[in-house]
Amino acid sequence: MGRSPCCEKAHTNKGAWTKEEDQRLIAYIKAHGEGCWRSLPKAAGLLRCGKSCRLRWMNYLRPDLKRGNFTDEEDELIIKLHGLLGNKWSLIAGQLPGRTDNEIKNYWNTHIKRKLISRGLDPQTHRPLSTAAAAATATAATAIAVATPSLHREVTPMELKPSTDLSTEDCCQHSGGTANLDEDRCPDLNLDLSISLPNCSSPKTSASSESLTPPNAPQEVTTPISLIPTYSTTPICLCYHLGFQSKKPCNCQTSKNPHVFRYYRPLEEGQYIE
DNA sequence: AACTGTTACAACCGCGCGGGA
DNA sequence: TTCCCGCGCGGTTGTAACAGT
Repeated sequence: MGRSPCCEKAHTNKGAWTKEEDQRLIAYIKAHGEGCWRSLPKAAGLLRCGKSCRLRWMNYLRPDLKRGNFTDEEDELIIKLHGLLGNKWSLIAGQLPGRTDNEIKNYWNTHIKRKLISRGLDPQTHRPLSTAAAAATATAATAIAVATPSLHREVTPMELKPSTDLSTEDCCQHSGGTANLDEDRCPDLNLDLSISLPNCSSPKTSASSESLTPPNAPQEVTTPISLIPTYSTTPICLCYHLGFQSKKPCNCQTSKNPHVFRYYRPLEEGQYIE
């Protein structure tokens, strides 16, 4: 049942890597480059799973990795990006040269979480830790809002996935994903769920913006109404906004609908894409 | 010195996605 | 269109190192 194992576990080493294994891996990648992780262990003479090799290389052996403590600037950047993206560690890592997603994830769990709590902030929502009464009020307010989806609620810049598979898991960050957790994390998540098409006649955007949403793009009319967040301003790809495009190709467009992005951020009033 | 509890982080696991056959 | 494979991601676990008693 399920998928076949990624490697033959009986003949693979597990646990900590030895110096010799590291050397073999480094030497192989220097000679042949990255890629083909599945076949790499055999070719490199390693008794390791390909995934394990990839992880070791990505998180520990890569020459461009920055070791050592995180600076205060990095701390703040991580907090900021986490507020925008949630637990998208790879996206966050993309903004911190020399840092890996695993490293940031660990650092978040061991340091920053505590730091935020000590500041009186909820590390998941980045909002002030509320009293039980305030939480109850928020829950009640959310319940009302959910019951009346056309009410206008303020959009937080947290990740939104306005595609048809906007599951609770995806919306509120893989924390076990139930609607209730959703609400816990985004108590006043402000989605305008009314039936409307994205505002295509909003303030002129530059060519780059237009290339993201071609003027003759087919209108999205088949997506279930309740799952389409709409914006008072033109939505742009959040990756683009954060500058990820300059580093690597943005792949946050969903394949099923090239005009739908995994992460959205509305343009602020008077803001245009350069 | 010995034991126990805590912290930090490397590594593993399972799942989803995209591309190719 | 469907299936399979490889890759990458996020969550979790294991354990070494450290601190406190």
